[in-house]
Amino acid sequence: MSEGCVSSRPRPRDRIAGAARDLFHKHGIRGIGVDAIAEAAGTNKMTLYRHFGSKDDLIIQCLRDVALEAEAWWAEIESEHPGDPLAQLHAWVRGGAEFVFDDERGCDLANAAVELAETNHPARRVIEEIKTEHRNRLAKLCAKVGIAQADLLADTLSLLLEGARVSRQSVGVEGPSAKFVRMCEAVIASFQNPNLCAF
Amino acid sequence: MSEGCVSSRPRPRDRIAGAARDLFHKHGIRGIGVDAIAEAAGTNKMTLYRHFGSKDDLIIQCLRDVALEAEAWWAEIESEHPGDPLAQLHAWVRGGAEFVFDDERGCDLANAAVELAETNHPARRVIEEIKTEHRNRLAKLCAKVGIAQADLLADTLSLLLEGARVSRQSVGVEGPSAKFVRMCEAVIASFQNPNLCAF
DNA sequence: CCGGGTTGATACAGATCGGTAACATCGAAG
DNA sequence: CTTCGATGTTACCGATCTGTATCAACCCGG
Repeated sequence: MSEGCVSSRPRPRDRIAGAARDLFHKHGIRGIGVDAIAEAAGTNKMTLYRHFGSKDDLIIQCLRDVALEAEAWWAEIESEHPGDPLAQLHAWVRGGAEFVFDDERGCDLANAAVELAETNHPARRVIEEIKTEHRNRLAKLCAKVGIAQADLLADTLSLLLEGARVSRQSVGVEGPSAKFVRMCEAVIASFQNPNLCAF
Repeated sequence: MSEGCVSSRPRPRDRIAGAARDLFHKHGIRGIGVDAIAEAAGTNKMTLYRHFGSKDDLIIQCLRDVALEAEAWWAEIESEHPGDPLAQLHAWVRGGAEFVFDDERGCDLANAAVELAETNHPARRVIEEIKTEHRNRLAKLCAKVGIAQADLLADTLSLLLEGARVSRQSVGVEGPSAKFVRMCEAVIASFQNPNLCAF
């Protein structure tokens, strides 16, 4: 297999997937056509359809790539604070804040669920699967921290992040999302004091 | 003006606006066409375009109608617990839970912001305006309750609701959204005890 | 050099979309 | 009854969309 060439142009398939992710993210799934994706990838529609049988297939591939990137993010968090779950949890908050503030278009998975309203759309299973895994991972981290109600803390943080990313699209960065970090830290601190915790 | 007839069929304009809200909500703004809206309203596309100059105009009208319904919701909350801000706040939480659990498609305003990705789309100004007013209203209520950090509590509750409604679309009702009420109540209780409050 | 898989280019099909023109019809007010 | 505005009907335009067919060019291993 062509493993030797390193600095060359990626193969059409990867260029297409990359361009699709970028354009889906910027304009929304229904806001961009396969023609524009192929052109942005420096190829044409025919090649796109030779690698991905349909636009839906391409969408699903992009969502899976999002999941891969999220896994890399988790790995980065763990490698930066090895054996220190609490530091990892705070790194999760800081990383989430970067998502909120450095990107005005929110979460691709959540956006896709909004755009693909049909409950039978094949992408919906993928979205739910990825989001659920993300949730479980956060809950496991909270448990490692020693939080008594780890699942509840994980779900609270999940909703805060999800809400911050979607609120930023409607109200802007100056809206409720601005205080995302502060809220998360307070919630974590609250869960760490079981005696005083109101949850 | 025709104020007398009460039990008759609404005029085409209102039927169109109602059908549009329903179909936009179910299928998304980009997922439904003006033809289908006109047909669902028991009229035709020509009449639609005589009342609303464009699909964008119709979208904006629907968003404004959403705002009207939200105002009615606020009025209901206040009328059910007159002079009791804390009860009103708890009623807000229960009402928000109804939005989360009784409707699988989330907030029309947030969804529209996701679907209309172009930052210059005329609907975006409307969305931001309505969401901001909603936020201010909740903050004012928190202040009336006597919360010290009223704005922060309002923003936290806002993010929890926004997150719960969007998370429900990706992960389902069994996901993090399931504990929405519990989270809100705990956050409120936490803010009511300034000494113990971690926020 | 040769042969086969990959890619590029172009044209097209079929459907749907937002939006408009033209004309028939109806209903109520005068 | 007549008149006029609101509505219904039909056909259409141009653009865009997903997806395909066809054929030429290319690159790389043998």
